[in-house]
Amino acid sequence: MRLPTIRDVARTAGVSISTVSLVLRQPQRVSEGTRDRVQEAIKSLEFRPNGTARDLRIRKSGTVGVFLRNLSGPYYSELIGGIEQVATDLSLTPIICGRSVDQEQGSIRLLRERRIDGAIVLDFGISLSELVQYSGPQLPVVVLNRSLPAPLASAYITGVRIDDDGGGYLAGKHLIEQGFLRPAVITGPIEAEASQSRQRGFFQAYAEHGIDPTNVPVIHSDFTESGGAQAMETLLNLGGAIDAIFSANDEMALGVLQTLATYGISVDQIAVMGFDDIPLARYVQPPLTTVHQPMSEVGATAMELLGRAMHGEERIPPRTLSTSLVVRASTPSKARPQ
Amino acid sequence: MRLPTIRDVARTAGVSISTVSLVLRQPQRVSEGTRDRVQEAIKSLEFRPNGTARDLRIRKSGTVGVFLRNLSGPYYSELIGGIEQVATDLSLTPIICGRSVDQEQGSIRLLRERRIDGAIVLDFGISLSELVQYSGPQLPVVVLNRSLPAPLASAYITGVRIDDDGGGYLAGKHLIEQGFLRPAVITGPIEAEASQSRQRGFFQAYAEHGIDPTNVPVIHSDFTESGGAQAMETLLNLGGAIDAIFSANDEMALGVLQTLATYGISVDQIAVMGFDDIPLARYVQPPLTTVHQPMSEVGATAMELLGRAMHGEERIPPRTLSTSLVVRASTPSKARPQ
DNA sequence: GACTGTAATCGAATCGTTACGAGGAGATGA
DNA sequence: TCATCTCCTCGTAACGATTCGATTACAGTC
Repeated sequence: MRLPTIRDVARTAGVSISTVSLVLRQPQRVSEGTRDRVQEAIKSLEFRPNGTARDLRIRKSGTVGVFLRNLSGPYYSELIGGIEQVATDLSLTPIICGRSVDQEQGSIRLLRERRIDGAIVLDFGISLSELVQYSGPQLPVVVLNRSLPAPLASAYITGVRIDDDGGGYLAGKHLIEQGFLRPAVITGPIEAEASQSRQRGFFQAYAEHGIDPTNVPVIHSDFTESGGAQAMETLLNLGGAIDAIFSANDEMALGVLQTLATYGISVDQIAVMGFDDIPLARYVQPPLTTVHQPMSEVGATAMELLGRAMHGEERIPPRTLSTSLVVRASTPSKARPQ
Repeated sequence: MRLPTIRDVARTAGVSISTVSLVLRQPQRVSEGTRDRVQEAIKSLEFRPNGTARDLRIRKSGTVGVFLRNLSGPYYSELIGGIEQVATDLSLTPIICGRSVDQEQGSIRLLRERRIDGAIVLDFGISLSELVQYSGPQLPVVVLNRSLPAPLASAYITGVRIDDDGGGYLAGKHLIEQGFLRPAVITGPIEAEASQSRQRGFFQAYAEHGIDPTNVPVIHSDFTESGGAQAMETLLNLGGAIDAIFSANDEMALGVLQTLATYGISVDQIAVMGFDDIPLARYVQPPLTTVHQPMSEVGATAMELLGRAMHGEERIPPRTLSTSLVVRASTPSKARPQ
């Protein structure tokens, strides 16, 4: 018992395969009588065209892949929302792929085997050289939150990122204005460029204010809540006199708040700043001051660039979107000026 | 300039197409010399097999679709985590599809056009009759959080759901034990079975305790935070003497807490319970008492059942997973007994 | 030396569509 | 009446892989 094919439809409608195909694609080009007969046959057989065969023939799938590191995390919801909105306008179906644990047969094979027409890649487990290899005129790629080498390695790769440097700078400036002059930094893994940039911008703000950033303690963590909590412990055990924490993302900042709470330290003693502005940031106690990333806009922009690339545009210049400061209660102004 | 095909590889290696294919699939069955030559040709041409062609021929894609209503919401992260874990073991690639705004060309076409080998469906915008139509031995479906008609409409559909009735009952019992005897309920849209069941279980607990649930005010809302806030306003304006709110999900409960806060009403006066145990529930002030759904387990179970169905097992009985109570600060015990 | 068995390789059909060029039937105009 | 033009419809060759039965080469056996 096989599913009916276009051939079966043709037979029961008493027409040729080509005519059925034409009814499927451009009904107005078929005479009314024939069209009705074919459509009836389609209905009675419950025929549904085989997408794979179609894809093979027209060398397109109408599908773009979105590659994320992990699908969890509030971080991605908005991003995907932005992508979906634009994708709908372009008549494209985005499919979200989680991390490829296994290089050989993880979701990355959708990319390698050209089962998709375009890709938006956030997962930084997929290297740029890999992407250069897989990308091409038939499969352009938009990379998120990565710096791209100045002369693009491939004419079919571009990127969208947020201004991490600028965001870090905003954070630094805010803490300085609030009177915190002895900050510490909790950053992400070394290979995460984003947190590097955030730290750089942060340091620049302090440097401009005449404070040498080389004395600022820096702990490398892993972007998770528990990682942040642990990093804060480490900082406390170090025993330096710090009055503020800049965490390279919100999740770690949550961990920091927890550790501070268990030690009975309030944000008047040690202020806390995050980065990302995840939904939770508004809800924790105290609400977290942070740097807002326009994730939805990032998604929409990425999809827009991808759409253009899929229409043949080459060497599209990368975009950088700017961040904004969101002041909440975790960075209260220091009462007595020094 | 076309991408190289298996034919090109065959030509440069001086062998037949079949041999190249054999090298690709079962290298050990090809003599060493030939194998080396072919592999070298593959490398030099940067040949990558076309997945679509392969799919067409072997009538499989190694891909399962996961259909969610919207990708946002903390709710789904864990679910997807559970699915991915099991999928990896089964050598399957899950792809996540957002809501199909447009029936004709949204992500649902992956289902209709059989571009996937199986589906896990949460999006309740996809009707059961549609699923019955699309499902089959080559494309089984697992439905999440829906009640299925007793004799399954299709041998290739099964389901995983949580015990909403039981969860509602747990909530009711807890509120009763804490001394809240005048509750109100904020529930979801009528078509959402889950919230109906939760309400039913909740009522049962009160009925067993001798309180007639028909007097309990019920407001239908939309599962969103703002919807919950508004529903709470409505309840307050109604002016009845209520001492507790049972919200059919956590997000609405957050809205309830907000409204109560703006009116200066504490949870000692009106207690609040949610349902789902989203990550945020732990962080709001006061932390929200709620009913925990084992989402990760739901995902893993769904994927497990789907895997079995894809191996040919028919009429797999649906599963129901149980919930558990998570007591936090939003339902303090009523000090003075009546 | 003829026969059998095995391993390596190949040719051709097939999966289910799309799309191009050609053919046939009427209609139109000279 | 014949040539020309439309409008429908059809046959057939792709698309790029897999797969099965056939063929060849060569070693081993009696």
